Amino acid sequence: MLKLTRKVEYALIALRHMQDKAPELVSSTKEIATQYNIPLEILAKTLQHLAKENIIEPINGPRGGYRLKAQLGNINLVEFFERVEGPLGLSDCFYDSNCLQIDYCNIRTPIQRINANMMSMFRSMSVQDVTS
Amino acid sequence: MLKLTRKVEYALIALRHMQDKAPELVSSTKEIATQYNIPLEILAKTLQHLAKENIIEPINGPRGGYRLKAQLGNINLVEFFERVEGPLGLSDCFYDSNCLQIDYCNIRTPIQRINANMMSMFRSMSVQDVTS
DNA sequence: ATTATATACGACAATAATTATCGGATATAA
DNA sequence: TTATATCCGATAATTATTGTCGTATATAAT
Repeated sequence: MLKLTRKVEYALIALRHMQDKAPELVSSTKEIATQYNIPLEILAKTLQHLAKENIIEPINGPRGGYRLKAQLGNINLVEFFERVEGPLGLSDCFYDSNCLQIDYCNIRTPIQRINANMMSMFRSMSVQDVTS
Repeated sequence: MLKLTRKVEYALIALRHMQDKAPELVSSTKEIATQYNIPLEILAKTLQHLAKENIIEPINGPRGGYRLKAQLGNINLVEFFERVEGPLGLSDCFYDSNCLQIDYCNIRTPIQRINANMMSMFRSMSVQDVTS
Protein backbone atom coordinates (compact mmCIF):
# COMPACT_ATOMS: atom_id res chain seq x y z
CA MET A 1 0.00 0.00 0.00
CA LEU A 2 1.17 3.55 -0.81
CA LYS A 3 4.16 2.32 -2.78
CA LEU A 4 5.87 3.53 -5.89
CA THR A 5 6.03 1.02 -8.72
CA ARG A 6 9.30 -0.41 -9.93
CA LYS A 7 8.71 1.32 -13.23
CA VAL A 8 8.77 4.70 -11.53
CA GLU A 9 11.82 3.72 -9.53
CA TYR A 10 13.66 2.49 -12.62
CA ALA A 11 12.76 5.70 -14.43
CA LEU A 12 14.14 7.81 -11.59
CA ILE A 13 17.31 5.74 -11.36
CA ALA A 14 17.87 6.18 -15.09
CA LEU A 15 17.17 9.90 -15.01
CA ARG A 16 19.54 10.41 -12.15
CA HIS A 17 22.16 8.40 -13.99
CA MET A 18 21.84 10.66 -17.03
CA GLN A 19 21.82 13.76 -14.91
CA ASP A 20 25.15 12.76 -13.43
CA LYS A 21 26.78 12.95 -16.85
CA ALA A 22 27.60 15.87 -19.07
CA PRO A 23 24.35 16.68 -20.93
CA GLU A 24 25.56 15.71 -24.39
CA LEU A 25 26.71 12.24 -23.32
CA VAL A 26 24.50 9.28 -24.09
CA SER A 27 23.49 6.40 -21.80
CA SER A 28 22.40 3.10 -23.29
CA THR A 29 19.76 0.84 -21.80
CA LYS A 30 22.31 -1.91 -21.36
CA GLU A 31 24.72 0.37 -19.54
CA ILE A 32 22.07 1.43 -17.04
CA ALA A 33 20.53 -2.03 -16.66
CA THR A 34 23.94 -3.50 -15.89
CA GLN A 35 25.06 -0.82 -13.51
CA TYR A 36 21.91 -0.89 -11.38
CA ASN A 37 20.98 -4.54 -11.84
CA ILE A 38 17.68 -3.82 -13.58
CA PRO A 39 16.10 -6.32 -16.02
CA LEU A 40 17.10 -5.07 -19.45
CA GLU A 41 13.77 -5.45 -21.24
CA ILE A 42 11.81 -3.69 -18.55
CA LEU A 43 14.19 -0.82 -18.41
CA ALA A 44 14.06 -0.64 -22.21
CA LYS A 45 10.28 -0.24 -22.11
CA THR A 46 10.51 2.33 -19.38
CA LEU A 47 13.03 4.41 -21.31
CA GLN A 48 10.98 4.15 -24.49
CA HIS A 49 8.08 5.48 -22.50
CA LEU A 50 10.11 8.37 -21.14
CA ALA A 51 11.21 9.12 -24.70
CA LYS A 52 7.61 9.24 -25.92
CA GLU A 53 6.90 11.63 -23.11
CA ASN A 54 9.75 13.81 -24.36
CA ILE A 55 11.54 13.55 -21.06
CA ILE A 56 14.55 11.94 -22.68
CA GLU A 57 15.79 11.90 -26.26
CA PRO A 58 16.58 8.63 -28.04
CA ILE A 59 19.68 8.22 -30.18
CA ASN A 60 19.42 5.25 -32.50
CA GLY A 61 22.09 2.92 -33.76
CA PRO A 62 25.36 1.73 -32.35
CA ARG A 63 26.78 3.93 -29.62
CA GLY A 64 23.23 5.19 -29.24
CA GLY A 65 21.11 5.43 -26.13
CA TYR A 66 19.33 8.30 -24.46
CA ARG A 67 20.05 11.66 -22.99
CA LEU A 68 17.99 14.14 -21.04
CA LYS A 69 15.63 16.31 -23.00
CA ALA A 70 13.28 17.94 -20.49
CA GLN A 71 14.20 20.24 -17.63
CA LEU A 72 13.77 17.95 -14.65
CA GLY A 73 13.31 20.93 -12.37
CA ASN A 74 10.17 21.86 -14.27
CA ILE A 75 8.43 18.52 -13.81
CA ASN A 76 6.75 18.14 -10.45
CA LEU A 77 6.27 14.68 -9.00
CA VAL A 78 2.52 14.46 -9.56
CA GLU A 79 3.04 15.26 -13.21
CA PHE A 80 5.91 12.81 -13.45
CA PHE A 81 4.05 9.97 -11.76
CA GLU A 82 1.05 10.52 -14.00
CA ARG A 83 3.13 10.66 -17.15
CA VAL A 84 4.80 7.40 -16.20
CA GLU A 85 1.94 5.50 -14.55
CA GLY A 86 -1.30 7.23 -15.42
CA PRO A 87 -3.89 8.82 -13.14
CA LEU A 88 -3.00 9.15 -9.48
CA GLY A 89 -5.09 9.03 -6.34
CA LEU A 90 -5.48 7.32 -2.97
CA SER A 91 -8.62 5.63 -4.27
CA ASP A 92 -9.62 5.16 -7.86
CA CYS A 93 -13.09 6.56 -7.30
CA PHE A 94 -11.48 9.94 -7.89
CA TYR A 95 -10.91 9.30 -11.58
CA ASP A 96 -12.91 6.17 -12.38
CA SER A 97 -16.13 5.13 -10.78
CA ASN A 98 -17.09 1.51 -10.81
CA CYS A 99 -16.79 1.24 -7.08
CA LEU A 100 -19.49 -0.79 -5.32
CA GLN A 101 -19.47 1.55 -2.35
CA ILE A 102 -19.67 4.77 -4.23
CA ASP A 103 -23.41 5.39 -3.75
CA TYR A 104 -23.33 4.93 0.01
CA CYS A 105 -19.72 5.72 0.79
CA ASN A 106 -19.30 7.70 3.99
CA ILE A 107 -15.59 8.42 3.64
CA ARG A 108 -15.30 9.71 0.10
CA THR A 109 -15.12 13.37 1.03
CA PRO A 110 -12.58 13.01 3.84
CA ILE A 111 -10.41 10.71 1.74
CA GLN A 112 -10.55 13.25 -1.03
CA ARG A 113 -9.27 15.87 1.39
CA ILE A 114 -6.37 13.67 2.38
CA ASN A 115 -5.72 12.91 -1.25
CA ALA A 116 -5.50 16.63 -1.95
CA ASN A 117 -2.91 16.95 0.79
CA MET A 118 -0.89 14.14 -0.68
CA MET A 119 -1.08 15.60 -4.16
CA SER A 120 0.00 19.00 -3.01
CA MET A 121 2.94 17.45 -1.19
CA PHE A 122 4.11 15.62 -4.31
CA ARG A 123 3.41 18.66 -6.43
CA SER A 124 5.74 20.69 -4.25
CA MET A 125 8.71 18.54 -5.32
CA SER A 126 10.28 18.21 -8.75
CA VAL A 127 11.97 15.27 -10.40
CA GLN A 128 15.20 17.16 -9.90
CA ASP A 129 14.70 16.93 -6.15
CA VAL A 130 15.12 13.20 -6.59
CA THR A 131 17.93 13.21 -9.11
CA SER A 132 20.30 15.64 -7.39
CA MET B 1 0.35 3.08 -7.28
CA LEU B 2 0.04 5.11 -4.06
CA LYS B 3 -3.36 3.69 -3.25
CA LEU B 4 -5.03 2.70 -0.05
CA THR B 5 -6.12 -0.93 0.16
CA ARG B 6 -9.77 -1.91 0.36
CA LYS B 7 -9.11 -3.26 3.80
CA VAL B 8 -8.11 0.18 5.04
CA GLU B 9 -11.09 1.74 3.29
CA TYR B 10 -13.50 -0.80 4.77
CA ALA B 11 -12.02 -0.20 8.20
CA LEU B 12 -12.51 3.54 7.88
CA ILE B 13 -16.06 3.16 6.60
CA ALA B 14 -16.89 0.93 9.56
CA LEU B 15 -15.26 3.26 12.07
CA ARG B 16 -17.11 6.22 10.71
CA HIS B 17 -20.34 4.24 10.86
CA MET B 18 -19.77 3.48 14.54
CA GLN B 19 -18.73 7.00 15.27
CA ASP B 20 -22.04 8.26 13.90
CA LYS B 21 -23.94 6.36 16.58
CA ALA B 22 -24.22 6.89 20.31
CA PRO B 23 -21.09 5.27 21.80
CA GLU B 24 -22.88 2.48 23.66
CA LEU B 25 -24.73 1.26 20.56
CA VAL B 26 -23.45 -1.79 18.74
CA SER B 27 -22.96 -2.30 15.01
CA SER B 28 -22.91 -5.78 13.56
CA THR B 29 -20.78 -6.87 10.63
CA LYS B 30 -23.90 -7.70 8.65
CA GLU B 31 -25.43 -4.30 9.27
CA ILE B 32 -22.34 -2.51 8.00
CA ALA B 33 -21.71 -4.90 5.12
CA THR B 34 -25.29 -4.46 3.91
CA GLN B 35 -25.40 -0.72 4.27
CA TYR B 36 -22.16 -0.06 2.41
CA ASN B 37 -22.24 -3.02 0.04
CA ILE B 38 -19.07 -4.60 1.39
CA PRO B 39 -18.45 -8.38 1.13
CA LEU B 40 -19.48 -9.75 4.51
CA GLU B 41 -16.56 -12.11 5.12
CA ILE B 42 -13.94 -9.55 4.28
CA LEU B 43 -15.47 -6.96 6.49
CA ALA B 44 -15.73 -9.59 9.23
CA LYS B 45 -11.98 -10.20 9.02
CA THR B 46 -11.26 -6.53 9.00
CA LEU B 47 -13.34 -5.89 12.10
CA GLN B 48 -11.77 -8.85 13.89
CA HIS B 49 -8.44 -7.29 13.13
CA LEU B 50 -9.51 -3.91 14.47
CA ALA B 51 -10.78 -5.67 17.59
CA LYS B 52 -7.42 -7.39 18.12
CA GLU B 53 -5.83 -3.99 17.79
CA ASN B 54 -8.14 -2.72 20.52
CA ILE B 55 -9.57 -0.10 18.24
CA ILE B 56 -13.05 -1.56 18.56
CA GLU B 57 -14.63 -3.81 21.15
CA PRO B 58 -16.41 -7.04 20.16
CA ILE B 59 -19.73 -8.04 21.68
CA ASN B 60 -20.46 -11.70 21.14
CA GLY B 61 -23.76 -13.44 20.67
CA PRO B 62 -27.08 -12.38 19.19
CA ARG B 63 -27.59 -8.64 19.04
CA GLY B 64 -23.81 -8.43 19.28
CA GLY B 65 -21.38 -6.62 17.05
CA TYR B 66 -18.75 -4.01 17.73
CA ARG B 67 -18.44 -0.58 19.19
CA LEU B 68 -15.62 1.93 19.38
CA LYS B 69 -13.01 1.36 22.01
CA ALA B 70 -10.08 3.64 21.17
CA GLN B 71 -10.07 7.41 20.91
CA LEU B 72 -9.91 7.91 17.16
CA GLY B 73 -8.48 11.38 17.64
CA ASN B 74 -5.42 9.84 19.28
CA ILE B 75 -4.54 7.54 16.40
CA ASN B 76 -2.67 9.24 13.60
CA LEU B 77 -2.93 7.89 10.09
CA VAL B 78 0.56 6.39 9.91
CA GLU B 79 -0.13 4.46 13.08
CA PHE B 80 -3.53 3.40 11.82
CA PHE B 81 -2.27 2.27 8.42
CA GLU B 82 0.50 0.28 10.04
CA ARG B 83 -1.80 -1.34 12.55
CA VAL B 84 -4.13 -2.38 9.75
CA GLU B 85 -1.70 -3.18 6.94
CA GLY B 86 1.76 -3.49 8.43
CA PRO B 87 4.88 -1.47 7.68
CA LEU B 88 4.51 1.56 5.48
CA GLY B 89 6.84 3.19 2.98
CA LEU B 90 7.13 4.38 -0.61
CA SER B 91 9.59 1.53 -1.26
CA ASP B 92 10.03 -1.58 0.78
CA CYS B 93 13.78 -1.16 1.01
CA PHE B 94 13.01 1.07 4.01
CA TYR B 95 11.88 -1.85 6.17
CA ASP B 96 12.94 -4.98 4.29
CA SER B 97 15.97 -5.36 2.10
CA ASN B 98 15.94 -7.99 -0.55
CA CYS B 99 16.03 -5.44 -3.31
CA LEU B 100 18.30 -6.19 -6.24
CA GLN B 101 19.20 -2.54 -6.65
CA ILE B 102 19.99 -1.80 -3.06
CA ASP B 103 23.78 -2.00 -3.37
CA TYR B 104 24.01 0.36 -6.30
CA CYS B 105 20.83 2.36 -5.89
CA ASN B 106 21.28 6.04 -6.64
CA ILE B 107 17.86 7.21 -5.51
CA ARG B 108 17.53 5.61 -2.10
CA THR B 109 18.39 8.72 -0.13
CA PRO B 110 16.16 11.13 -2.06
CA ILE B 111 13.26 8.67 -2.00
CA GLN B 112 13.74 8.34 1.71
CA ARG B 113 13.43 12.09 2.03
CA ILE B 114 10.19 12.10 0.09
CA ASN B 115 8.99 9.19 2.14
CA ALA B 116 9.64 11.17 5.29
CA ASN B 117 7.53 14.01 3.89
CA MET B 118 4.72 11.64 3.15
CA MET B 119 4.89 10.07 6.57
CA SER B 120 4.83 13.38 8.31
CA MET B 121 1.83 14.41 6.26
CA PHE B 122 -0.10 11.30 7.26
CA ARG B 123 1.09 11.62 10.82
CA SER B 124 -0.40 15.07 11.00
CA MET B 125 -3.90 13.66 10.54
CA SER B 126 -5.86 11.40 12.87
CA VAL B 127 -8.41 8.72 12.12
CA GLN B 128 -10.98 11.13 13.46
CA ASP B 129 -10.15 13.53 10.65
CA VAL B 130 -11.55 10.87 8.35
CA THR B 131 -14.51 9.81 10.41
CA SER B 132 -15.99 13.21 11.20
C1' DA C 1 -31.35 -26.91 27.56
C1' DT C 2 -32.04 -25.48 22.92
C1' DT C 3 -31.90 -22.41 19.27
C1' DA C 4 -30.65 -18.55 16.64
C1' DT C 5 -27.38 -15.09 15.88
C1' DA C 6 -23.22 -13.20 16.34
C1' DT C 7 -17.94 -13.11 16.41
C1' DA C 8 -13.28 -15.90 15.62
C1' DC C 9 -10.22 -17.77 12.58
C1' DG C 10 -7.48 -20.83 9.54
C1' DA C 11 -7.16 -22.49 4.90
C1' DC C 12 -7.99 -21.74 0.43
C1' DA C 13 -9.44 -19.65 -4.28
C1' DA C 14 -10.02 -16.00 -7.54
C1' DT C 15 -8.75 -11.74 -9.40
C1' DA C 16 -6.06 -7.97 -10.54
C1' DA C 17 -1.85 -5.47 -10.71
C1' DT C 18 2.77 -5.60 -11.29
C1' DT C 19 6.83 -7.30 -13.09
C1' DA C 20 9.28 -9.78 -16.45
C1' DT C 21 10.15 -12.26 -21.04
C1' DC C 22 10.06 -13.21 -26.03
C1' DG C 23 10.21 -12.33 -30.90
C1' DG C 24 10.95 -9.67 -34.46
C1' DA C 25 11.14 -4.83 -36.54
C1' DT C 26 13.66 -0.40 -37.66
C1' DA C 27 17.53 2.93 -37.46
C1' DT C 28 22.36 4.09 -37.99
C1' DA C 29 27.43 4.26 -37.09
C1' DA C 30 31.43 1.87 -38.28
C1' DT D 1 27.31 -5.13 -44.83
C1' DT D 2 27.44 -5.83 -40.09
C1' DA D 3 26.91 -4.95 -35.38
C1' DT D 4 24.60 -2.43 -32.03
C1' DA D 5 21.12 0.12 -30.52
C1' DT D 6 16.14 1.61 -30.04
C1' DC D 7 11.13 0.24 -30.93
C1' DC D 8 7.08 -2.28 -29.85
C1' DG D 9 3.34 -5.73 -29.57
C1' DA D 10 2.13 -10.00 -27.43
C1' DT D 11 2.40 -12.85 -23.73
C1' DA D 12 3.94 -15.14 -19.45
C1' DA D 13 5.11 -15.27 -14.59
C1' DT D 14 4.81 -13.52 -10.19
C1' DT D 15 3.00 -11.18 -6.41
C1' DA D 16 -0.39 -8.65 -3.91
C1' DT D 17 -4.92 -7.96 -3.14
C1' DT D 18 -9.43 -9.32 -2.64
C1' DG D 19 -12.83 -12.61 -1.77
C1' DT D 20 -14.79 -17.43 -0.18
C1' DC D 21 -15.58 -21.59 2.66
C1' DG D 22 -15.96 -24.34 6.63
C1' DT D 23 -16.03 -24.80 11.29
C1' DA D 24 -15.56 -23.37 16.12
C1' DT D 25 -17.00 -20.51 20.01
C1' DA D 26 -19.81 -17.21 22.67
C1' DT D 27 -24.25 -15.63 24.38
C1' DA D 28 -29.04 -13.71 24.41
C1' DA D 29 -33.63 -15.14 23.94
C1' DT D 30 -37.04 -18.66 24.20
